[in-house]
Amino acid sequence: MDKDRKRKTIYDLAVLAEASPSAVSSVLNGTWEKRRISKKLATKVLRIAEEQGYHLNAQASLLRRDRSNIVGMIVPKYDNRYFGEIAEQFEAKARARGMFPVITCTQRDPDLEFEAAKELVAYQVECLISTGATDPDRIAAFCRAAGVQALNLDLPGQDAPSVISDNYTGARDLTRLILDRCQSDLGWHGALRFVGGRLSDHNTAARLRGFLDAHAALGLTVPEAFIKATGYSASAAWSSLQDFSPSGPAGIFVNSTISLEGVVRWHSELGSEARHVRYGCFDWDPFGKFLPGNVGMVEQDVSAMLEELFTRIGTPQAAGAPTLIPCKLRAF
Amino acid sequence: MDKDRKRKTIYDLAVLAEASPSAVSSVLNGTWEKRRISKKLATKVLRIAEEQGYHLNAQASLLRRDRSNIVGMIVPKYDNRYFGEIAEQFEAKARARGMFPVITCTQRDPDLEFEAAKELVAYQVECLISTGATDPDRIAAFCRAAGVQALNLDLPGQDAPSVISDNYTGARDLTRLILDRCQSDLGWHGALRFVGGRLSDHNTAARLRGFLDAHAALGLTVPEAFIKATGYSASAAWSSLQDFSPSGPAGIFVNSTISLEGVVRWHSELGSEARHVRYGCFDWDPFGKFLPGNVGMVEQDVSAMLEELFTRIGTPQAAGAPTLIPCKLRAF
DNA sequence: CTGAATTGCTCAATCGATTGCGCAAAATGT
DNA sequence: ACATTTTGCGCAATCGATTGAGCAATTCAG
Repeated sequence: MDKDRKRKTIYDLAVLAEASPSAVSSVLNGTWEKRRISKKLATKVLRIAEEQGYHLNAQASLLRRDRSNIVGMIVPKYDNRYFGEIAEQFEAKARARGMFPVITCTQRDPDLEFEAAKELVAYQVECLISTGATDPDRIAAFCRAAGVQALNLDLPGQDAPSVISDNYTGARDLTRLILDRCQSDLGWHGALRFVGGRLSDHNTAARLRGFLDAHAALGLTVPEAFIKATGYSASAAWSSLQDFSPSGPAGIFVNSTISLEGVVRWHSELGSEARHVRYGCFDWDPFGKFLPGNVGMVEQDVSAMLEELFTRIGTPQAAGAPTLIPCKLRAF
Repeated sequence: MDKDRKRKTIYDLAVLAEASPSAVSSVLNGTWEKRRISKKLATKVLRIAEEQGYHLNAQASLLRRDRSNIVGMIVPKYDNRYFGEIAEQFEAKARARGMFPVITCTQRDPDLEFEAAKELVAYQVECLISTGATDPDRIAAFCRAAGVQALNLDLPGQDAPSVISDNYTGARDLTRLILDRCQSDLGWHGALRFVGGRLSDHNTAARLRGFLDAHAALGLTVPEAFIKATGYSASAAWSSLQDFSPSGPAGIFVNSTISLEGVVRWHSELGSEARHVRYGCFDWDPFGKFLPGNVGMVEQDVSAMLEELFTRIGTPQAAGAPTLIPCKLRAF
């Protein structure tokens, strides 16, 4: 039918049902009993709506309503299990609470992050969650001005409540595990190298502290040259190891699964020397367990982080210190 | 300020700027030159908007405009690189074309898929892309009724144009690679096993055809018991191999990275027998290259698929045969 | 059989931005 | 000085759904 070219509205249905637009509206949004519409008319309207392929215009509906129920999230990447799980679970938990989740991926680009935040605010999100954002405070400030609740996940900020992993403890435990395995597998006791991330990044800094403290507790000192926080790409991790050709036992703390890709490549290119190398990685991946030399991974507790996050949504609070969620150490 | 509790509107700005709402609107949406608003007033309005933390109400704007520029996509999961890349690139390419992308993840749940499709249509998407949907035709039918363009990605449907990988050729080439490597590495020539996926699924069926044809071309027949398309989970793949303890050379075609997780686990539990096993996987993962026994992976050309998809957006066409995008074989 | 309560529905304002139309004032031409 | 054009802006309708208020018809109480 040619008239199908225009989307149907409640006014179209009202004509067909020989009723008023308000009656149609209340039938369609479920308030018809409260508004004392007869079951007969309700049934008729629903039938006609079905026949006509009617669907709500959310823009019109949201414009009139006082609440949008939309919760927005920005995530940097979908290229690892951690952010993938955050996105999946955020959507699921939001739906379970009757909210409408909208996620957008910002490629670790600060400007895109900010643009995306503005777009989400324009879409009337009631709460905006910045996940792993490079500049969460810029977004929080913008949200404050727009009267939108802001929250930070994974990376903390000063201007909004933050839920993050207990990076320090996770890193300390992982470091200890790698050191132990170097001892038991290789009969070697020495300082590990730290590969990946950026020291300006809160999480990397916290993990480095845990890394160093675990060494100190065992009487080990880490030479400064062992700290190679050269960024978040696989190739950067690989490059940073090009000057390192272990002639004896060695161990590495890898700061993310992306960096792990580079470390594993380096490791595979070592040839027979690879058997003297042990490493572990902060962040989990299902294939990690099967990579030669990998002794364990830290899995961040995404579910717990999001549960904690959702307790904050809808109840604005001051920023305060970040809430720390314990990680799970997976030893292989 | 207390009045900040309500979001600012163009009417608020109009009062502050001593101008009309229409002038304010045209300044803010960039049509002020066309409407012959003086630069002086434009500057003033922009300054006040900035000061007041004004942001557009997209609902109101979209209600009035004739086009939304929103493109919607549903994806089943974010737990592998393939869908992750699809999501990332879809967002990037949509933005580059001035569209607003909205992606939602439906957990391979047919009902959730349909609910999500309805929600996206309510948000006035101009085009809805069903990625890897279990029932794309149901969604396409709904879109048709609502007057929204529908497209399928990754898995084809009858009721909307589809862009998918050339699964047949990719699988045939991968099968050939595994067979070759079994010959060269193990000096063995024999039928492979096929693990993962579901035969009712178009892609699995196409891949199985390629798998069988590659065997036939080399004069090999595959016993029916070698076909273990038992679903999409790692544990199902693992379980399906529990009755298989190779006492000699063996090879496996793995139908997805998720299934690969199960196969690799099985492989790692084989002990010393594992050295006689070779496998390859349809779909790519950065760690795949380093998994013992893995001889190669098929990388689907996400970028090409999406480019093809975007040529379709905005120019509705009949369904027709799926467009096939060649895959890239990565031999290790 | 009359007044009160209930039922079933409609009217009209409203949400915030957009846009065709039109009107004064200023600038320009002659 | 007068006619014409240009500049600068405001008015009011509109998009589609929601909702408080209210009206007529029906049912009920006594």
